[in-house]
Amino acid sequence: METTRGAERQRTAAERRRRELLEAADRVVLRDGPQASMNAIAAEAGITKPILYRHFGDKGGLYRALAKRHTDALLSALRAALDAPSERRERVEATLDTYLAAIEARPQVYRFLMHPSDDAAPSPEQGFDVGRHSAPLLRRLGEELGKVIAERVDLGPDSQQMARIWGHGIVGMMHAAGDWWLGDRPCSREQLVRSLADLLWGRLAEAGDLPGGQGF
Amino acid sequence: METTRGAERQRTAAERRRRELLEAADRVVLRDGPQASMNAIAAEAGITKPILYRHFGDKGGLYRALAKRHTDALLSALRAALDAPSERRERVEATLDTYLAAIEARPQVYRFLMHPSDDAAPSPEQGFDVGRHSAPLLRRLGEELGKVIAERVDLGPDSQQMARIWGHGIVGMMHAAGDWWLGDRPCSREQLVRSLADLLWGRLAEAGDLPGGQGF
DNA sequence: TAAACCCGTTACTAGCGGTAACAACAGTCT
DNA sequence: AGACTGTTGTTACCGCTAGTAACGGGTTTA
Repeated sequence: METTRGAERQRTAAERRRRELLEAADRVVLRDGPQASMNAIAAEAGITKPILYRHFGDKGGLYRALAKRHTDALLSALRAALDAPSERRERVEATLDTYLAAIEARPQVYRFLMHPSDDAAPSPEQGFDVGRHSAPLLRRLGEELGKVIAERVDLGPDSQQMARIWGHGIVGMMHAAGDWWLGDRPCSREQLVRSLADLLWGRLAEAGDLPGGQGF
Repeated sequence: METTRGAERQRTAAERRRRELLEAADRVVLRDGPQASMNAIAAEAGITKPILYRHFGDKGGLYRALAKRHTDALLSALRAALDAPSERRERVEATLDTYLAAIEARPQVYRFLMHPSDDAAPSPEQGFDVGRHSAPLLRRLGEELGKVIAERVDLGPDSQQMARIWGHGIVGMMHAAGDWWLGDRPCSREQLVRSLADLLWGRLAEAGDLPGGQGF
């Protein structure tokens, strides 16, 4: 009659094992970047490859599991900033700053999340499968932000559609600017945040033309 | 004394060869996606691997050469839209539409440009080298747009810095929204263009809160 | 005690990017 | 003419990767 108790113990043991493996993978990715090999991860965990494959199926599975952890963590931090009880502009700036601080603190993790080095499927589907390849993190963030906007901002008719578009657009803006900024560090984080918020606040439309060109 | 004439003939022959190789590579990438192998490209061109390596150094070199062609083409199309003699808003919409039409017409090419499958260097530099990895196309577009904005829009002090930030931010917005749209096709291109332009025109700041939440 | 079930190993495959070594043909110099 | 040089192409290999088959030993179940 030990069957249920034994099974449960084994299940929790497997889960703990899985966490250990993920932590080892985390260390290796942090050290070697996204192109960390399965051999290296297995070695770091003190075991050999086939065990990794039994737990995660293939490299894509491991990477997906790893990405989910970080994505969830970042997402919850962003949600907190997004839900703060303050003015809209202040909240937008706080969210931008949270994101930028996160990628600034752990650039290797960020890089891994954005470029999962071509995930899983060798996909025999040879059709136009563009869309799945881009970093899942950006998609999730975009969808999430779209929902928040749709819930809280009055955009008139077609607001659902427009909110989603804006969600993905704003996330993309944040990501691209952050990626560029992280490379060159041409200014402080505060200035970057303020400039992006200014952009979202319509300063592009309000600004006047400079003399010399035909305007922009 | 035939040395100069002979050398020149050989040089032009090599250039023609290079173009042929690039066209073959183009066909393979269009068929197999960005993970096309050097073997496959060589086979398509009717030759074997070492020739490819003599011409392009390594896989990154070939991909860079390939990307440059498409990037230049897209960039000149965008510049044309950006330089049209019309209102600023109209020009922004035309630019967005040009980009979206391009990625819609040749999604495989677009996918290759955005995800060059980890370019060139096995980079022994193990430092935090985030920044070089992201698709060069986006960087180039961002810098280009930043220059255009700096030249033509009056942004007050610090306008250089802010223009660059905006350039990268707007390009990222365009890219992320386009990538998402290309996958799900949730609306027409016109609607997407209009929504993004609205976002840039400050509708987020102007819009009122919806009842129920604490606003956004 | 015997069956079932995991955890873990070694040893392998197929394919990748990249290279060394060599063959053959061109045009050039003496 | 004959030796020299450079380019074009080959075959055969290296070291690496992702992924798998097959087997051994330990623990739980019957």
